[in-house]
Amino acid sequence: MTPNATDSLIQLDTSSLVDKVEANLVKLLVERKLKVGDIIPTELDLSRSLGVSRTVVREALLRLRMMGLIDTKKKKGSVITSPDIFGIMSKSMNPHILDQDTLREIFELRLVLEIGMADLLFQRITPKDIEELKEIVKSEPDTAKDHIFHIDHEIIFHGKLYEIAGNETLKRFQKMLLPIFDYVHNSGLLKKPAQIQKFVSHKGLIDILENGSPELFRNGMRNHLENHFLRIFG
Amino acid sequence: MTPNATDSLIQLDTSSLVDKVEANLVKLLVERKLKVGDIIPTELDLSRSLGVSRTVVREALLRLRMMGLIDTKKKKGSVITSPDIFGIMSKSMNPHILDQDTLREIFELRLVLEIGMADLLFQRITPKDIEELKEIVKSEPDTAKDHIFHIDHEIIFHGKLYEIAGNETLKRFQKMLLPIFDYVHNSGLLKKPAQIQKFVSHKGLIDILENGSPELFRNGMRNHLENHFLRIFG
DNA sequence: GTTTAGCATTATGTATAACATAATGAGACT
DNA sequence: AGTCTCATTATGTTATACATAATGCTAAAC
Repeated sequence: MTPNATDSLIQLDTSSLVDKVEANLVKLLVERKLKVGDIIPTELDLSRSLGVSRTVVREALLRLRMMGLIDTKKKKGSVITSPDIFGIMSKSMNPHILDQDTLREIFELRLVLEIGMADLLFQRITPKDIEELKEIVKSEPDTAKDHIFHIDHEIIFHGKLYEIAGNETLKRFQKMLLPIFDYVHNSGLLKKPAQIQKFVSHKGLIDILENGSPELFRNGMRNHLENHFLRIFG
Repeated sequence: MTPNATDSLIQLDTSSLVDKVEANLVKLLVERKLKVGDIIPTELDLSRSLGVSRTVVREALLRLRMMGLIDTKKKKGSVITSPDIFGIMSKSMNPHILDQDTLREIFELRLVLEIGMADLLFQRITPKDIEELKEIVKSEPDTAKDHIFHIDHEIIFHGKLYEIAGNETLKRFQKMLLPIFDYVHNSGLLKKPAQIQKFVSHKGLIDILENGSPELFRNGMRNHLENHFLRIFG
């Protein structure tokens, strides 16, 4: 690179006041090691001690609230909460707003999760879970016969799997992804039409969970999802 | 259930004005099918046509901005943008703020992703990618010898894999998860100490990518990550 | 004629003041 | 002790004014 006239210019601070206050507040939370349930000063107090208007403080607090860092109640002020990282995200998870590429990618993401969580499943599944899964499939129609793709049963069955996996974050993530998945599934977004053949059934997956291994389950689930993969890869 | 006095009560609307305005704006975006780049009315216009104060409109717009739905520039007003669903999330992805359970779950989540993305990898990998992967491992120290866990090399290698997977959403997700993963890895959060043994090496994974199958890769990757799984399951 | 400097315009950013509203808790009353 | 009432308090909302920065027009300069 050749030196030029801009080399010695420093990056100047274009951040707004609200940005600074927001950063300040987050820093405050981290440094003071404030726990969940602790309350933070009132808007007016913050406004005074930071030397900015209440308007600015409010906007900064609003951001923290959207991040799920605080929960603000009337009169009581704002209290620290454990951030719900997906709660925020789910607000912008509107299929009508996301662009097509992102939609397709989210479709893929769900498939990735289902296959990858085998080890969590096997580590945490209980005999009671197996029984519940069997109950779920018992009420399913015979898909091998009528060849209809039942998204409802898919959701119930797979939702239970996420529950068994014992990872709340994963479960919430899934819960957010499913509507998108359904939307993409039903929209004309994927070129290939949906197949109606199921290679490994829900019953088959339960069998593996009961007697198999994570390794077997991954392959089983991959096979179970074959229809969806075909629509992506063709 | 026995009928009681609350049965006939309707759920009353506790949402704030800002909530309503926000919902209104989102609905506007969806119904009008506004594309990326379109501009929306000014704060004052919205304020007038919605019959609320500019403050309320501002707070609602701020929320949309945080969701990544709009980008607001001075003078020009707000323009629609394609929401970056993970960009928003990364703001609250501060290891110091997330509680321990969530941190551990995110740790798990990354492992799930790595194993589950095998099919995407095989579908989209090119000979050039293979070469680049080989270049990456070439500069790695011999982990079999000095038995040291090199998180830096892990990041480079696995980051490349996500790139190959050809899913931007997944890649961004991963990019957000990695610092958390690293943090959890180094913190005393996981009871079990880190092993320093690697069962399937990066070289081994490349071999599979070159000559194997998604099935083989899943198992290989699972084995490669054995150290981390051991720390979770023990 | 093109460029550039300057200025008016405009929409967002910030500040201030006032009032509305709802939750809280203290004190009075039974 | 219980509960009813009311003052208090902190957030929710409105209104207004000014600051600031981006935009585009206009006119001077070449």
